[in-house]
Amino acid sequence: MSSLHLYNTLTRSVEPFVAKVPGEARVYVCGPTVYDIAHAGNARPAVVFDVLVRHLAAKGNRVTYVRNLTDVDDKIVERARERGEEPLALSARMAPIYQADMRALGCAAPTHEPKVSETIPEIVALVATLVANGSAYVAEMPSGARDVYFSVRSFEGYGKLSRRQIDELEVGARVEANESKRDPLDFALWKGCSTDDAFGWASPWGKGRPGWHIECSAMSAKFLGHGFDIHGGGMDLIFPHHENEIAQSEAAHPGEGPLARVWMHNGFLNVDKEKMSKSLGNFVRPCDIYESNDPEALRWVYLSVQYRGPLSFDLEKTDTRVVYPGVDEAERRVDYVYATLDRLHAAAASADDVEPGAKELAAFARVIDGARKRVEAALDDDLNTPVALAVVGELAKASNELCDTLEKRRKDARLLAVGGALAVRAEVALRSSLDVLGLLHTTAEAYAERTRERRLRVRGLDVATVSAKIAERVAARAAKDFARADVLRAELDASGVELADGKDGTQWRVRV
RNA sequence: GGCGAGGUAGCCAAGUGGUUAGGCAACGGUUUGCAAAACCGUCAUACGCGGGUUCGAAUCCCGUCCUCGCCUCCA
Repeated sequence: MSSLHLYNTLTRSVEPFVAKVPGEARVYVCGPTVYDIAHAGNARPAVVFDVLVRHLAAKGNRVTYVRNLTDVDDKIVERARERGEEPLALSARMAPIYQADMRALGCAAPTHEPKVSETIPEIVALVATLVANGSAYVAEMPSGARDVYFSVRSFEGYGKLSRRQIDELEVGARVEANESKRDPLDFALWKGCSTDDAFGWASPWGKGRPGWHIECSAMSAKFLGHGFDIHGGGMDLIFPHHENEIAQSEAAHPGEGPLARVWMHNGFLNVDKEKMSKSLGNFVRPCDIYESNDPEALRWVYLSVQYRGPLSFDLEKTDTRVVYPGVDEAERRVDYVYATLDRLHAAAASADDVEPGAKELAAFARVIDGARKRVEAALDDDLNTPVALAVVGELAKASNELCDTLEKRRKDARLLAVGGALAVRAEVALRSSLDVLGLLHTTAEAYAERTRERRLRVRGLDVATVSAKIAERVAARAAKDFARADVLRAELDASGVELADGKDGTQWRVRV
């Protein structure tokens, strides 16, 4: 068994993963701020770290996976005010949408999914600890409200994650004017409310709410303790969010070592080489993509690139709708793998207890029996999912070739028995490889049904019309009227329906 | 300005010193009444540019051009 190596932002190098407690892995990932529906960029870390967690578990680790939901935040307050809604009502509405979008993408629910609003006592206690040991101070605002700030210069290791020098930060800092801060670099742990009816919670410093970074320090400590194994999130969180998390948590636990041993950061989605973002307006949401494509195809797209690099996400606007060529391509691959799984399952039926010895199948056996280990090795190499997908592709190809061979030589009972046994192994290897990637979670039938339904809708077709034309063509073929049959085929093809004439009649499917 | 990522065949994308990445598109073939699917083959001795180290470099070193990100809310 190979061993897992991960790129650690803290050391800027790939290093062997060594869990604090052998056999256990504690992972914390920064979840979304639920002020709006997630866009496709927000979903990347969910997929990336879902694969990490699956891989850790497949390697025999007991994994505790925490991904928070930030439901208290300036953006939420602002958006809620715009809509005349209570902040917590807004976030309570958005959180389930996020969860459903991620579930559709094949992301398993985290072990714990804490909310800021349910962690207030822990946050207040953490802030109080930092005030008590001199890492933070209370500042009176002109309005009479009291804020609490973290004193950045009091923390010796500040900048170690993002490799920033405090003094250089200060020069280039675009810092909001705030006279109550002792140093422009200091950041808020607690924001006091200026009026009593404002949104907030009671605290030793009056009514208020947590600053942006403190929540994650409190929530990770609550469920994982100080000094857990892996902390993940998007690259834009390195500074200031994760830098500040480190400062707060390590200042609150002096002498207890680093907050997390490994820091992992995923790259962004790019549209036309620019970062996908709300402010640029160049974003699409998973729920938009699900109109055109299967969620599993979108997941395939995320996995087709190594997680640290940028992922270029293409979209093209047609007259009537937006299409996603990359997702379309991925969906054809998903189709292919589901179809392969189906064929293998059929071929496996002829498996029999025979001693192996079919020389002509030896090459297939090599590919099939080596595949799962190659997937593991790829994931061990800092989650090299593109290579893992390549292995899946090679396994599927060998599987199809095996099935072709068995169909061609269906009279050879011994070969069928040996080949069937091989098909059983191929099916297991393929399933297991896809499982660790979180792909192909449903049955081929269910997938075919839901994609057919969606593709018909997208193309404005209905089953009755298609079926009628197919029936007409079947009759024409039976009457050897191939000219008429070909006209009907061409018509269907033009509308996006592909036909496959087989021994068991004519099958059809709608193109992506 | 500081820190960081990247430029690999028509397109997407692995690979960090020597032996096939993989996929898509295109074209040719096996199969088929014709097709589709599947499979085989071609495109593919490609690695931004210029030097250097080496028996050997996409991979290491120096220089250089370009793209993008973070430094302000951001996955």
